[in-house]
Amino acid sequence: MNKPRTKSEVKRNQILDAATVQFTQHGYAATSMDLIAKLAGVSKQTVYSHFGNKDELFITAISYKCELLGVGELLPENLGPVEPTLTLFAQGFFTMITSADSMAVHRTCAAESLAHPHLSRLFFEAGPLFVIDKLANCLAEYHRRGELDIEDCRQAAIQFLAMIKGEQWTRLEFNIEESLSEQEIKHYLQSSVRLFVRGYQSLS
Amino acid sequence: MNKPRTKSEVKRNQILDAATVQFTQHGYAATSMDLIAKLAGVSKQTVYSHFGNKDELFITAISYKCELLGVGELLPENLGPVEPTLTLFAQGFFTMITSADSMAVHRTCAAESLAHPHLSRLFFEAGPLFVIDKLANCLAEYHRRGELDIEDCRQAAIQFLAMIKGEQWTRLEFNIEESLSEQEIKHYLQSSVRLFVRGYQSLS
DNA sequence: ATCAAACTAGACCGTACAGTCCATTTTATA
DNA sequence: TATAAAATGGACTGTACGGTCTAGTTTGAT
Repeated sequence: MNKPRTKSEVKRNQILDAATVQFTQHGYAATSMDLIAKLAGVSKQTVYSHFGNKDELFITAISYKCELLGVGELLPENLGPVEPTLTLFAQGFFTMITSADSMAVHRTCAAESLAHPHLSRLFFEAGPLFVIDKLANCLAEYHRRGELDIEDCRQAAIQFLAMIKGEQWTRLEFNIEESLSEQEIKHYLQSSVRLFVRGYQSLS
Repeated sequence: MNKPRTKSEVKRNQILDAATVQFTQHGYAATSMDLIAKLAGVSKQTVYSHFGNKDELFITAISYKCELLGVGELLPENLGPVEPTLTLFAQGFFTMITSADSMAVHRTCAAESLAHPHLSRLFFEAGPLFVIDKLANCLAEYHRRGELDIEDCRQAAIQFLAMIKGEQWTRLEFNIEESLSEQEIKHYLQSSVRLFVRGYQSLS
């Protein structure tokens, strides 16, 4: 985060903050420029002089939010033994993707993917693709060490990540009241890691 | 499909058809009642006398579409050998969930899940939950036969289905131009089935 | 102190849309 | 054929919103 130097930049940030909250929380259509201006404590004209139109503000806000969600720090540099490491990663990844913020951004980007393909691509690359690559590298390392026997690491990464999302994520996506319990989730994650490791274990 | 008896029912169906197409294709907000009336070849008033308001028509239309998508016929009654059967199922399931119609309904329901939780629940139960149960039963049968060693069949079903969705589904969700090739997808599905079977094979 | 850039408040425009009203016509039924 | 129900179409209301305009005020650098 760059510190704002001029008063104008302060205003800009206020607008961006308000817009980010509104857009991620309520989506594109349901967010009005009037409301953003009001919440930012700023006149409507100021909004329009900083961001040319609603689309521009929308894309800027969501991109900004994507940065904030930063998915980078999920995997350790030095990989320990396979199963505990993957379990820890699975828990971290799951927690992150099921967070309210993450769900909100995902929902908004997916909803606007037809009207704003540029935006949804941005999210797709910063999110899913990024994590897939990270995990794929990690799996490649385990393969090199002979701890896992994986032909296509990228595929394996996708399989792993897809499994981790599982049912709970879909429940959240559809805003279903009843969640799975902590217990169930933990059990599910462990089971998934075990399935993955057994499926890809080296038969030596 | 009940055959319409009166002219009134014909009109009703025309409206429902038009609404279904529009709502699934363009979502809730982007679909206007005027357009539906026009496309149905019917006056606006007629729309309102058949369906009280936009919400009611929306929910009716999407429910109707869910029926049409019918996910029931994916698994055979008599289960053959594990791997080929699961592979066939995986292909069928994948084809179905990545169809344009299925994606459109999913997108719309997810997008409206905050404003219309009732609707998204409906979809969730008719879609994901329904398939999970079906597959879980099938896996239980394999477990009984001793061909797979699965502790929690429901979990296993979720893992399987989640994997099958994989990357391609997410690409479609975000309306990403470049798709994976037929070849890549086929390979991915096979690999996923193999991972699943290896992970849950009976060690006898 | 000066002057330009940035900001403000709020009126304003055009458009789109949900939903209503109504006078007229069509359709179904008895 | 008479009559009630259903449908028509188009005008109308009210509201919400994106975006512009303007006249006046604040801020910041020189």
